[in-house]
Amino acid sequence: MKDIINDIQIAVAEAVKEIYKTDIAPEDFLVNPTKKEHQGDYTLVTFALAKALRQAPPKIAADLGDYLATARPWISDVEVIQGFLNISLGDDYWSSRLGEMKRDPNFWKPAMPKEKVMVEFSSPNTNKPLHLGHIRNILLGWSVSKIFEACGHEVFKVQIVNDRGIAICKSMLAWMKFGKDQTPEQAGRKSDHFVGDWYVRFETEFVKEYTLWQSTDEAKAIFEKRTDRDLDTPAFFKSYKNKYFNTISALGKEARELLLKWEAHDEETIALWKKMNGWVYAGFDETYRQLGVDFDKLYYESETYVLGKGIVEEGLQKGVFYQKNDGSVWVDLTDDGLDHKILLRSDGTSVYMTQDVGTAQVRYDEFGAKRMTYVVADEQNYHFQALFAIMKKLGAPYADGLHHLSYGMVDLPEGKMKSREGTVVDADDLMRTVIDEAGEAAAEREEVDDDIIRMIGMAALKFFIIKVDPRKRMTFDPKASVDMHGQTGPYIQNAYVRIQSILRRAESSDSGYAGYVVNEDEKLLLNMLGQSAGIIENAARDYSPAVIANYAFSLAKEYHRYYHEVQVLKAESEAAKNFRLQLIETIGVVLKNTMDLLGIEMPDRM
RNA sequence: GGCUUCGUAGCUUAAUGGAUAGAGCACCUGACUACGGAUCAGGAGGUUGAAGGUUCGACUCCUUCCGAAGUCACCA
Repeated sequence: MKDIINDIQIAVAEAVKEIYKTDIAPEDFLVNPTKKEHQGDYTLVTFALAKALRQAPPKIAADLGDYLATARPWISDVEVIQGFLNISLGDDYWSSRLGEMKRDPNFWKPAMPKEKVMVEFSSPNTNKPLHLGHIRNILLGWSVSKIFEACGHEVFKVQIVNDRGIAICKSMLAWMKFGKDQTPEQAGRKSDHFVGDWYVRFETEFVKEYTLWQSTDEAKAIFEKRTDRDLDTPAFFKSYKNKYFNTISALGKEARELLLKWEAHDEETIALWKKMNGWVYAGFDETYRQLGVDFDKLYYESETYVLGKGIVEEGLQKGVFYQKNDGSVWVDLTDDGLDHKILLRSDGTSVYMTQDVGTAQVRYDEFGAKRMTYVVADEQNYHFQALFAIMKKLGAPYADGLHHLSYGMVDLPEGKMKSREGTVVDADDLMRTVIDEAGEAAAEREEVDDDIIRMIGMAALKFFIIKVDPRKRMTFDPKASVDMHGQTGPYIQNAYVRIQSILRRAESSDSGYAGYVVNEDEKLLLNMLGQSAGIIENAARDYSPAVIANYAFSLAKEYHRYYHEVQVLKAESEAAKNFRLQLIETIGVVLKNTMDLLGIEMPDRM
């Protein structure tokens, strides 16, 4: 179904051809909904046409207005204000729009050429449970996937799990030393949190060890030899911590030895590693289930970290990369405004970039998606710029389809959220909190079942996060996130619930609404419903679910207003009642479908 | 220092280069014998960080500056 603006644009283009004998494309000029303070439904902005037609904008508006008002029966009235042509549409046109939406169940979404699209999101580490930052990531990734699906694409949702390295070894070591073969069940702890607890325990023990060491003669000697004389004792030991871990620490040594054993495929170590990661995955699955998301394929760094070496060798042969005397392999990205980037260390081992190059290729081989979106925080902007530049240099057929959906950090009101500062907001805790809050709000009303309370709480949380433009850093206000009034998920759910409540009470009637004169509020609503497909297209183009969140909110707001303005079941005529029932049902369809793109469920009652 | 992103009401934010910058929260007034008040109507609150420039028209584009964040590892 074409939207109204498109209809008008075509009519205008035809009028231009008729009057000025000039060809102009319908999308080369602007048609907007008319501002409330002016007469009319849609406004043609004629300034863009002025150059091509070599006429003054008001003249163009007048000419086109005269022509359209007589030649197009569905245009009932026109008015010229300076360079703006305000166009009013006839009643028949408006009510026929509603019928078209009824007939086409897909009217709300765009029809685009099908493409294969891959979206990578979440991508956690296995040593800690998911937190607020992951939630933003996951909601964005999930929503973008749903949006692409709505556009008609075939979407593959993947995540890459960082399951290797020193971090998980710390958890393993702490568990071996202090865990006494305990299991999550015995500890009564969600299994990913259980593993995270051992990571924290390791850090605690390490800090204890480090603090004790600081009063030894060895430490004092090192402090005296410091190069930066400005550092006082606490500042020096803060900066020395990493060095201490890698050189002197007994715990550090044990952890590094464990990593070496893992790399040597030591049987016992691998078994423990599998056991602990298994606990983590079971915990993650539960969190994902509560968030309402899933994946088509998981990649593990323990498998992918060896990838890419072959491609780098090839690139070296082709002269895309170069080798330094020490044997390390580099790429020169200065043409792209970047620096030189290393791809293979002098000992021949791979770096992060090598792995990403390899993983991209493997995924392309597996899925054949020429578009891949990486949902990763903006601290990695530079990395992805470099990665995409490298893929282009290598001539990968999918290089132009690579996209980094970069999003800003989530701040807490107190300051930056970092796990080491202990202000991390745990994903499971957060979800529990918002659902509890929804339960309390519901208790003041009437009893509602747990599933609906869950939907309401999750809607509050998800909408709060997703309504913000991904690029922007956002401040997470715990109090505002559980708010159910105003610009929130529950507000939109409430609009839907009101619609369903009316529809439940309505007796079916087939008498139709022929001859019904659509009022201004209804025109506005029909207009908004017609925009749905275009909005989704924009959201896909900009990789921005926030666009849809804002649209759904506006539509719900307009509906709430309408609800107070008119009676549906006790409408002034049978035609009015039928028209309005049809209208609000359609609003309900669009609300439910657009909110689904954000991963938000719509209850029938609340 | 180079590069990237962001700066809009007290707070959180919206606005393909189009008409008088639109909302929500908080604050103040009103509207329930209800198609569900998790709602609605109204009030107050803005030099869109600053200054130039381009344009018929700039929150939007360009330049310079100010402020915030990130990044510029043989870390991931």
